[in-house]
Amino acid sequence: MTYGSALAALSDPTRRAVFERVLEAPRSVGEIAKAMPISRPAVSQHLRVLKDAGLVHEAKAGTRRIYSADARALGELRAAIDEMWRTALSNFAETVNRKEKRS
Amino acid sequence: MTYGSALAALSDPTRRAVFERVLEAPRSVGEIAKAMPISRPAVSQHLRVLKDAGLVHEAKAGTRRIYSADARALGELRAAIDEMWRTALSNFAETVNRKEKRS
DNA sequence: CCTCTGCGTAAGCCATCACTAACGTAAGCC
DNA sequence: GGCTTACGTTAGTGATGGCTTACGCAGAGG
Repeated sequence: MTYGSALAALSDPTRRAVFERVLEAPRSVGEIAKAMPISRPAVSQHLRVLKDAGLVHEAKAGTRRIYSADARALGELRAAIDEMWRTALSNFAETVNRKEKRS
Repeated sequence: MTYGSALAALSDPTRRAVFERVLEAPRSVGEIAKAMPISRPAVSQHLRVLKDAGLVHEAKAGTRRIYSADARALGELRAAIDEMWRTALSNFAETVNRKEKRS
């Protein structure tokens, strides 16, 4: 259930916007904050949550810190959602089969 | 961005547990509540959120209400996560390529 | 050494949220 | 018609969370 933290991290729309900016290309904190309606510390805090969830990776570059997306946590989340989706699909097919047998 | 509500709905661990119970098989509210450490109204509220997010479908059966998982919202979420994952992967490959060219 | 830039962090505030307890309601049963 | 079951809904509460403001700190450059 490691994907739980990633799920929680992406549930906030603002934080998801931050993540999508990082997903486009590795960026610094100020660069992200400049393009958003929130303050720079707020971006910092969102990046911290994303980093703790393993969705993002930090790299020092002088005084700046470059954040880039990490595919691993995203891959785990993808696998978990995929399994749920497949379960839902198979259960639905089963229900349809039962209904057809009755008719 | 319809997947946002599904993402938010699944971000809560308790609600995710409720959803997974429904995912196994269609169940009634009381049946779910009996197997969980929270009250029945709490389960009702979680199911309402899941229903509003399109993750779950409601069916009346006498005095009981049977909830079953809906694959559509889950499919949208799956597609969105999948695209993010692919983007992260391709960006990572790009970075590796640039590093190899420099060496 | 001083200053400026680019950050992270702490404190405080306000909104949101998950939960329980109490109440109201429709469907089955006697 | 009462009674019970299986719910949804509301009101209230404690906790969580995102945001800003203020502050502290490392690195680059003169």
